[in-house]
Amino acid sequence: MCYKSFMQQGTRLPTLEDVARVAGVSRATVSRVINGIRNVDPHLHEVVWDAVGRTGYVPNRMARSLVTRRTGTVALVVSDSESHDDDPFMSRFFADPYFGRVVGGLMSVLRQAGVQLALQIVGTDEGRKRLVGDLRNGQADGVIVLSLPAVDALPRMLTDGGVPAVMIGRPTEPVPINYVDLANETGATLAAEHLLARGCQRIGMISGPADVPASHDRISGFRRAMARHGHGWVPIAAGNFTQDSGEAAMRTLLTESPDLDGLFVANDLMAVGALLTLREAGRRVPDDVAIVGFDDSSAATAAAPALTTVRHPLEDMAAEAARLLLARIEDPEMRASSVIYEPTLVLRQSA
Amino acid sequence: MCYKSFMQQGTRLPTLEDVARVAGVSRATVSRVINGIRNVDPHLHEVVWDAVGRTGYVPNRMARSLVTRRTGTVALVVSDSESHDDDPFMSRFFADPYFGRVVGGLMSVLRQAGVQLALQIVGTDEGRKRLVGDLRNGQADGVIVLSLPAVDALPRMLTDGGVPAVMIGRPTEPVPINYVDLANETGATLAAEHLLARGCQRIGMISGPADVPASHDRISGFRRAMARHGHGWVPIAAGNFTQDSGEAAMRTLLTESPDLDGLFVANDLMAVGALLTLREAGRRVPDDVAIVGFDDSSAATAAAPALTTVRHPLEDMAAEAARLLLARIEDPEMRASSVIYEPTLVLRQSA
DNA sequence: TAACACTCGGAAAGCGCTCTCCAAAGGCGC
DNA sequence: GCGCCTTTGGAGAGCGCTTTCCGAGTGTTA
Repeated sequence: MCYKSFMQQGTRLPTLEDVARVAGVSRATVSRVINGIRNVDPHLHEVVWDAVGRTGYVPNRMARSLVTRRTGTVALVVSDSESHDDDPFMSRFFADPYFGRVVGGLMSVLRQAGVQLALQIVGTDEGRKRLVGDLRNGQADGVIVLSLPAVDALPRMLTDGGVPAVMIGRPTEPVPINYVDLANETGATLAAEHLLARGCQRIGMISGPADVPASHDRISGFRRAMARHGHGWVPIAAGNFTQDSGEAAMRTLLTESPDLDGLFVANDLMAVGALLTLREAGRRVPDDVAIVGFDDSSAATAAAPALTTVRHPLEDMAAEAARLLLARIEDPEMRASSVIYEPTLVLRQSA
Repeated sequence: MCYKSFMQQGTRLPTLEDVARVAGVSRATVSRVINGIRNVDPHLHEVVWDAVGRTGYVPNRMARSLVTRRTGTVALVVSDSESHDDDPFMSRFFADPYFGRVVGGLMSVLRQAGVQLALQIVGTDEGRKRLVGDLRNGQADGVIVLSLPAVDALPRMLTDGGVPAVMIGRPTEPVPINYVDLANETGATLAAEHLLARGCQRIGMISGPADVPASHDRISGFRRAMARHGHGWVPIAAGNFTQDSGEAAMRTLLTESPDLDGLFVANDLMAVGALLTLREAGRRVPDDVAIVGFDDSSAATAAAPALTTVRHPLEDMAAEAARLLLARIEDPEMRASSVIYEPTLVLRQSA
């Protein structure tokens, strides 16, 4: 029963039992040593670790989870609406810097905690129900929720089921769930006031879908700020956060309000689209029309001219979400709390 | 024992045992019905499903995995080198469209197969060893490997351990492992010939790190193609696939060869950086210098001018990797195979 | 009607681990 | 030297599920 043999693929892997036999103690003792529980005679301690090394033993997580009810896994669930159940949309979603930034932020925290991230997509209510069932069964210790649809039953189902969960972005309807969010209204205000301060007179906006919270807040924040400065009405065209939709929205905005000289776009990707349309239309940025984007994603610096944009500290937010979740998993009594981040304006060339 | 009670968080979840009791049969029968095994009396079949519905039963995956040795999970492991063990690099990696495209491609296949994806990062040899141990223990049914370092022991460890694995991008050293890859040399050739056909006389290249296979192949392919057309020597500056490094590389290239009129960049992100530097230097693209990028990522269409680029069908490749892995998991006897994709040139404004 | 081949459901043995109980051993004061 | 408390290791009962092995019941044929 040597180390080498355990590295070969055919061989049965060593179990606690095997280690116990090699060390000449009982299973229980090996388990205690490995989990560092109670005082075990230092001598035995050493003997056991030696046996572990010799056998090449690796604890079986499945078996351990079965009894401890802990998996060392956190799920990142992307809750999508049924209408988007087809691939193309999801592909676009994953390719969006948004997704990567969230994953990066989460991993920075989870990795150090030795927790792995499992990706889950649910697109139907059936799927949501199954997911919550699996989660309650201990499939994962907790879940980070990225909710895309305007109305989503998932947050409620999760809290009802007692599943530790943290949302990125607030839920549409009030639900006693942990979440981290950005002060979207403030961000929109920042953009509006910058455009105004710059001397723009006819300012428009390209928004996201009006029914998702983040998007809604950016619209209302922008409207409110503009109104405060005497602009009771502003032209708004809606997109869906993709570059293509930004191009299209810019076209409609341009035909509706040809004299535009300032523009706030609800995310950088759409702003890049707008930039393209504008260039096509022969408008110079920022001279003819000044643009402020939103997110400060990689698209902002890649754009020409580089985008002045509202910084959305997604990585930090995701990291905080992970910390919140870990804390909640540790302490089930923890009450729902939320953390709101303040956006800042990043000045570049576009405005 | 009603449905509602099982949805409350305090309550113990129903087990097979509970369902059996409600249905008035044995655990074994319920298990058979649920897994659709053997002929069970249609009547009982119905009774059991009814009991499942009434109790709100969800099978416990952990317990099931423990005995079936199947988890319904595939791991996406990002194998990084120790030197990059700090967060910043990883964050950048996740934000890169590359990562998102791979995840999107994988999920499109895995999702339909009802398999979940677990994200794992390993940065040390210690970590790699633990990972392989966990994997052999059935932590996941198989693994998709994204290997970043120039020399990486992981592929070998995986095959030695008998862990079903598929790499995205060929391994540095020959290892009997499944992989999907792009004909990088061909891609570079496509770029070189397009630049040449366009009439460029002094063509340079911005490459990635010379020691990683994909990058290496793009360099050698480019060099070879240029040599075939009488350009025995081409100026090359290396970056590391980030936009910043592209800007820097462009600057050095510009000082070394100020008369450049054509440029091949090993990925779009760096091409965008090059574009920025070029603009700063007052060179027009494509009039003064024509640029061909690589990847056809979202950065290519976002750039101004939009990038002519070599299309890297990453989503398709990742999807194929997932299919290959699933097949390998189904059939352990399957021998290592690889699929090489042919790149194509996408014409836009930059060249 | 008896013998046989089938079909179908149940009992029970694990999968690999944790952890509660319990017994044995050692240390202490009186 | 004896009883009592503390430390330490082992036995064993599960965690929730699958699956083999059997026995009972049913239908079929000689």
